[in-house]
Amino acid sequence: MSIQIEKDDSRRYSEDEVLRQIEQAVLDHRLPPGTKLKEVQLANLFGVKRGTIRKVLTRLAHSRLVEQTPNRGATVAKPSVQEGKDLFATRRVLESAILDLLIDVIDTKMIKRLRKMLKQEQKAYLRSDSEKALGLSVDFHRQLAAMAGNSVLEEYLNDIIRRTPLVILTHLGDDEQNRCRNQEHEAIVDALEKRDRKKAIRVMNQHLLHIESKIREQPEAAKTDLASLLRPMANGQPA
Amino acid sequence: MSIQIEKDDSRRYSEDEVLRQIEQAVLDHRLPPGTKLKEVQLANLFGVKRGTIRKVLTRLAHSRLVEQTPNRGATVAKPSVQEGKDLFATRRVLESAILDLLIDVIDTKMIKRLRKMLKQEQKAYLRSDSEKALGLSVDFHRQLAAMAGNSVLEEYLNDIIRRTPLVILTHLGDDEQNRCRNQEHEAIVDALEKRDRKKAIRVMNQHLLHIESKIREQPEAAKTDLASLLRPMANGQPA
DNA sequence: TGAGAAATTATTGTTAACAATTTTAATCTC
DNA sequence: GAGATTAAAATTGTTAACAATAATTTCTCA
Repeated sequence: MSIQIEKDDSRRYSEDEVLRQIEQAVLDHRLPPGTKLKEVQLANLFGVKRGTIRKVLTRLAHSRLVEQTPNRGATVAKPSVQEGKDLFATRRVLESAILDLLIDVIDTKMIKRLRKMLKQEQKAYLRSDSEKALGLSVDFHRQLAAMAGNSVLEEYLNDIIRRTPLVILTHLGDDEQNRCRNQEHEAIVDALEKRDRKKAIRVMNQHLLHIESKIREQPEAAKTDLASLLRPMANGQPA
Repeated sequence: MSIQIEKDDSRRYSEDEVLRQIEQAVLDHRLPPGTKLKEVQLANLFGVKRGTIRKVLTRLAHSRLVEQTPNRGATVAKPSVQEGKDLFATRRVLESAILDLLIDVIDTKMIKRLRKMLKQEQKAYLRSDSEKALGLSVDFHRQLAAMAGNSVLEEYLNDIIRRTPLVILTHLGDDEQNRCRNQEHEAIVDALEKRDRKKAIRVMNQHLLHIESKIREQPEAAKTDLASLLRPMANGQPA
């Protein structure tokens, strides 16, 4: 029942900080899709007024991280299978474009920076700190986007990155199997270093397809279907 | 001084309708970048409460159509030259991806639909109805996105389309020269019909680059520079 | 004049109280 | 005790009044 969000009792958060905290919670897989987000609960949690939470929820809804239904409040979004597939397909487009730009501007300093990040990621992975590893893996993709030097492309990729965990958790589950593979990240940096455009893009696409291909309708305990199946329901509808 | 926005005196607009009206005004080049958006003024104009306008402005700011500065209100966004370039570069990426998908699914019915739209566009253009022509030109790009069948890609392209007029008006001016050329739209449909992927994408890129290449820092009447140049200002600053 | 201070007005930001709605719980009926 | 009915509680939605800030005007005095 208790949503795990960082809470420093003494501090008062600003609207933007609250927003970022919630986004981060989604990124960290701490806030599962479908979770009810009650206004007063969140207001107390962050020590802000309800109006602040209200605005934050509206903003989050706008970037499709939460779903709002009139008079029924907000929940963490649960993307459909189709939306999940579309999201990943679009992500491939953007990440490819980013590598395409990056190849032309990357220098040894950037390579070094990326290698360093990979090492950290690897370390976190080896000591089974999967929370840290997940964060660093996300940072890797973000870093590529930042280095490519197109702010709009970066903005849209960040948008997609924030939405990705919802797709994974909804349709694949919170499993190590469904995360970025460190070795593939390395292969991307290798290709970048050699300025092998085709290969960098190919590896990135495989990397994403590896997760993407597993997205499909899950059984999910038959949901409401069971109820409707068990109900005999004569022939006409009872007026 | 009077911003031209559709106003039906008898009607009360919903939040979403107000949002759409403003977005449409930007698309139609009726709302120039830098325009101050005062809350009470807009509230009266649409016959809604100030709170509604407030939410709309926040949402518009989130999609970068307006800029908000604390305590100083909102203005229609004025993208920088760099942002304009990045926006167009990203637009090329998305429109290319859309055509790439579309080639695989397009059928004669869709082609027919597109041809019909082109004819209308052409007609509006010939009778010098440039407002209508502009709208239909936007619709063409939107239609391609919708037909490609990827909702996320479509969503992001629509985002970019909404922001494009701000770039054009800020850095190119409201000139026929800076609009889509009907004949290029036709060439795209021709290539689609022949399922010539490479050509469709090439024409689209040229089409966009045609406008994009003109984006550069404008002189813009020297702005405040003039004042600072004319002021003699002895040597030390007057304490 | 006109530079600067003070007062006025306009505009944005915040809040708490209330209204409307939905959800939950309790009660009733058969 | 299942199912419907009503009552209570919880939750979301709206509003108007007030506070804080910025922009404008007026005033003052050299």
